[in-house]
This record gives sequence, C-alpha cells and structure tokens, in this order.
Amino acid sequence: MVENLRETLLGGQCFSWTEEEPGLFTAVLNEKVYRIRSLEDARADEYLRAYFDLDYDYEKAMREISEKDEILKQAVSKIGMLRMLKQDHFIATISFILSQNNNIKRIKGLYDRFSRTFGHEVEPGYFSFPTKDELKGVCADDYRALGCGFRAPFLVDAVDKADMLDSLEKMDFDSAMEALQTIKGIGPKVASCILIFSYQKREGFPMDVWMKKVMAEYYPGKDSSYFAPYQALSQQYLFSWIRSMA
DNA sequence: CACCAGGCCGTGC
DNA sequence: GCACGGCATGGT
Repeated sequence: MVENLRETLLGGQCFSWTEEEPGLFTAVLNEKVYRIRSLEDARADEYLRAYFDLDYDYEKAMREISEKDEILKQAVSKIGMLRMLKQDHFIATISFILSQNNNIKRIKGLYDRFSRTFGHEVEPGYFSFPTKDELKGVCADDYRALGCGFRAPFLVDAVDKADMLDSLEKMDFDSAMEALQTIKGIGPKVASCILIFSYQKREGFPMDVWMKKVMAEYYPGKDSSYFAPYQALSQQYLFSWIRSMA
C-alpha cells in the first residue's frame, strides 16, 4: 500500500513538519534539522526509526481495519498508509493544548512562533521547539503575545506539571488519561491525542468536531470499542477521510 | 455580520 | 451526572 507521508506529517497529528518544496519535508527534532522525501531516508536514523513507528506492522493493521466495514475500507483505500508518530512527550502536550478550538494551520503557526521565540537555533534559520526548561518562567501574558489567547494559563500549568510526563509511559491507558487531565486545558480529546501521538497508546479515540460528524452519520449508537483493537488508527483514517471530503 | 476550527472550564441544575 | 455559555484568534 502507498505510504502517505504527507498526510502522516501534515494531517494534524504533529505540527513540526513543513513541506519546503513538493515532496520535501523538513522538521527540527532531536536537536537536528531533518529533511526527508521518503521513509527510506529515516531508516538509518535511530531517532526517526522510533518516531515513525517502523517496527509496527501497518500492512496488517490496514488489512484488518479494511475488513471491518465498507466505510473503513473506503477510507483506507483512499488515504493509503498512515502512521502514528511517536513524538516527544512535552512537545505533544503543548501542541495539543494549543489545538483546542483551533485549526491545524493556526496551530502550526503557533508552534513555529513558540520555536522562534522560546526555542533555540540548531541551524541558521531553523529553531527547535522549546524544552520545558526554556519555558520555565514564561508567563501567561508572554503566551498571549504569541496569539495563544485563552489557552495561555493552560500552558503555564502544563509547564509546571511537565515533570510527570515521562512517568505516563508505563501507565495503562485509563490511568494515563486521568493523569493528563489534571493539567488545565487537557480534557478527554486532547489527552487521547497526546497518548496516541506521543505514547503510542493505540486504544485512544479522540472525538473532535470532525469525528463527531463521522460517528453521527456513519456509526450511530457505536463508540470506540467497535474499532478495537485498532481504535486509534481507525480514528485517524476516519478523521483524514472526512476532512478529505470537505 | 455570521460561523468555524483536532475543546475545555466554570456554573447551574 | 449532563447542558450550556464563554472563550482568543484568524480564516471564510
């Protein structure tokens, strides 16, 4: 099946990548500038191998998701191979707090301003997203000045509590959901995005405004358990699919 | 002018 | 427990 790197990188599960020219994706991660055109460029790099979840059997998952029903079959066939990225915990947490009641383009803009304003330059013109230490001492008004709006105090709280993030790795899904939601501005949707796209907890099923439409129209009366054991990947297919029709 | 975007918080019942 | 209004910002 055709790898859909563009949808994986630009489709809303992360906000780090820019398509600098057609087919060339660039991001600052792991203290370097990565420039890739395909996953072949990622295989040699240890960080990217984990980041792109290369050890997971996506062919098998896609096959089984397609067999679930006709809608999913259509979605998988149209979208191609989607991966679930394993992002840095802190970056994902801040990113998805920024995502609430927001759109992907504007989230990306905020992410870039975070990097330029609070992060550090790893190559001329290329800035890393700030670490939690770089955001210690940043106040709500500083975040508002970037355009974060009502999310500003949530970001302060997240930085305060960021030390707990690594400990979620070994928690089960429900405990990790609960722990994340002690941070202001993190509810069930944002928490499940963080757990999927940074912790690879594949039972997450984020319900944003797009998914509410999908569920109401195509899966009335059903919930995430219908998609087990591929809740997260099925959700991502339905999300990309419904957005591709808009 | 309205309404929307990978929602959540605070309040009221 | 659930329903509802409010919320910063920028785009359509």
